[in-house]
Amino acid sequence: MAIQVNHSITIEDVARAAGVSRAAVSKVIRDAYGVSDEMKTKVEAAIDELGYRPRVSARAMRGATYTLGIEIPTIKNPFFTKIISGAASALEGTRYQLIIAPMGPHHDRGPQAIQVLADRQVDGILAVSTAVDPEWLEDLARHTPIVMLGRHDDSQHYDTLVNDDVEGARMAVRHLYDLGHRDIVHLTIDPVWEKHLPTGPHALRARSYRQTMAELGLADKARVVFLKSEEDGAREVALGILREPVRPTAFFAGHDELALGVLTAVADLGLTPSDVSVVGYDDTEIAAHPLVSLTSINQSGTRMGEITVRLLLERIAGRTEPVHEVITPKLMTRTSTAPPHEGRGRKPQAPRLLTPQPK
Amino acid sequence: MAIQVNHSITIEDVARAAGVSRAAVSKVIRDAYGVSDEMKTKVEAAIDELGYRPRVSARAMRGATYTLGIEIPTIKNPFFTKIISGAASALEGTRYQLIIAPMGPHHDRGPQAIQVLADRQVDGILAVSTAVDPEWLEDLARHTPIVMLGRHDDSQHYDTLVNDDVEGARMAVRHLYDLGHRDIVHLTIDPVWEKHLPTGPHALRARSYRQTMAELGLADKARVVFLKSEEDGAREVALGILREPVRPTAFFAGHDELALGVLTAVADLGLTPSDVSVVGYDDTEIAAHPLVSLTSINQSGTRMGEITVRLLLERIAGRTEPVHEVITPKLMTRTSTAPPHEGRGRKPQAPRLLTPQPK
DNA sequence: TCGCCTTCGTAGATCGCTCTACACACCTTC
DNA sequence: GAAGGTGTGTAGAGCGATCTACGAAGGCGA
Repeated sequence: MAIQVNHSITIEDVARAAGVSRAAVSKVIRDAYGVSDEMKTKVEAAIDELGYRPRVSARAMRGATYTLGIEIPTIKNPFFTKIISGAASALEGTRYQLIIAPMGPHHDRGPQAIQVLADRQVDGILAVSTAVDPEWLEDLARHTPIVMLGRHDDSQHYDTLVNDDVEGARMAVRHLYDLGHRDIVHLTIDPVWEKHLPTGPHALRARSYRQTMAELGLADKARVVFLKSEEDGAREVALGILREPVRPTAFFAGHDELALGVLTAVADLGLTPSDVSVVGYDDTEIAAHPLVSLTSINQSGTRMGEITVRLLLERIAGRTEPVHEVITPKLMTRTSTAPPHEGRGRKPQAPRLLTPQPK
Repeated sequence: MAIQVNHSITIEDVARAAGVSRAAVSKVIRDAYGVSDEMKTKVEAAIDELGYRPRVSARAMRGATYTLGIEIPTIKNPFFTKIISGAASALEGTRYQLIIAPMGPHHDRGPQAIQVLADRQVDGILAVSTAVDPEWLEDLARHTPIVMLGRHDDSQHYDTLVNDDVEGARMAVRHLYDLGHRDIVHLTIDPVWEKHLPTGPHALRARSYRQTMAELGLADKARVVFLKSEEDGAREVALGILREPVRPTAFFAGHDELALGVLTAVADLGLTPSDVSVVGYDDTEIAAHPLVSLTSINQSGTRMGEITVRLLLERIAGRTEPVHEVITPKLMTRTSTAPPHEGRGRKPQAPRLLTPQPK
């Protein structure tokens, strides 16, 4: 047990203390071939006594960093932190460590966060960003194992893991339809976030929403509303829509954070789920809270994190053929959705001005 | 504009392409003294053309990593992610990057996460962990700039930044008292989390709670309930307490996540804020949501992140005397607190068995 | 006893960068 | 014109690990 923890202790010091060569110490800490039990004991004792820790940077010069990097679009969305938790627990017991590169306030800055990880020569990258140039990514993937989450393109060089966004969106719309809703608005993020990538999760959900509406004979009622930016709240946008003369009876939100904003607007106006039902996506922790009780589509971030780590470790172990996994989402029915009133879409008592609505 | 992004491009390649020495290139990228405009242009062109990125690991061998590391007890608590956001935006425009070391599932594993950062030779560490051996910390701080958040001990080697937990807890209790509550329970985390450190934030809040209760002449009513572990839900514990023959009329929870658990229990039993009021701590995003509307103590995680980064950059720039900053918390009154009913603490209609309660 | 194989340990090059020390050219200034 | 700046660039050591190549010692069969 580290009696002294001085951070300028090097492998050299350990070697001297144990009376062996640097190479011998290196062998012991790497668990490499050609070490007698006697030497192993001796060296390990010296390591403990000196409180020696190998420098990751020095290791990186020749060998591995034993580090996996994870990149997420924003740390504020609890769904992403679930992925991190899943990944972290999957690494438990391995010699690998996780580091997270947060995107700064300017999420649009392209590959910045992944670059940070690449610069640190992590042994593998787990990324959720869809806003990354595919070519750049392919190139990076040639040198570093990468698993992209939520990217529905089948790369040759990196693995992907997605939930079935098409199916998830269908579930959401059908659920509302089955309850009796017909005027269902889809609220989603600014496409800039996904760099207008047609295979991004939100783009797919929006497309599936439209298609499902059409299948249900509601093509003319389909309406997709985009947020202009993350900060521009879902609440305000929803308020605008809810104040229109004929308001929709249901919202399908692109993710739970948006759904929470809609719920706020609904609460602001004193409306109930029978007036306006709301479905989210991701099934984050807070959705299950009785005070919120948001119907949502679960895509198990935790499991995604675990699977991703497994894929990365396989790659590091030598796999070269790409793997593309899909997991099936699940509808979690809660009290934010309910059958609509008979007189749905009723006009407000007094005529009022149209509030400006985002396009 | 990186035409080609091959990740085995080194400074040597750039030097060759630009027709200068490695040292010259190094000077340009470090913005060091002794570079003519002409050479700077030439080298920068070569860097762009080759898509060169300096390896952080190689840099770390001699110079700096331009990386700050942040360690948090758990990524699931949104208060901590606020700190991260604050820190990230404070680093905007500097050459420093942030990496996060998440604690694995076993949070009790002592200094593990900070160690991960130290192993990577970050230039500065921002840590929230109270569960770290002070000696070990002092020793690490001798070599690396460190700012500890929420640690009320005045170290010689590292800086600290805390909110005034004593004042915050007092505000919470007084607020409930002013509304008319007398039976106020304090629900807090397992002290193991803070390694029973008497200067940890939760220990201080608990002590301040007791003291404030005493000041208000309620010493005999003071009751502190500890959670056994994080997973062992606040909801169950609160349910147990609320089912006692004479139930308290108010809870002061150690942090918002606990408060949410209590609110769940309150909702489970169909009680209102007039039956049981709840105050949290941290004022996380969700507390402000109208459906939750949790009265809480705000300690501005964002600002804490910003201040911490400033302190670290000062240290890196050469400051050696320790700084210990305190920020003042603020009460955010919402609808989870209300004056109690007249017949407060009334017995349930039928006598029932005491449910087991955690100690 | 010799030669060969196996096991254990070491020497030393190497990774990509930083940074000190120094060389060189050109300008002043006396 | 010599001495002393000043401004620009290069050479080369060094950071702390890893890892290949090789040497030494011991075991074993012929």
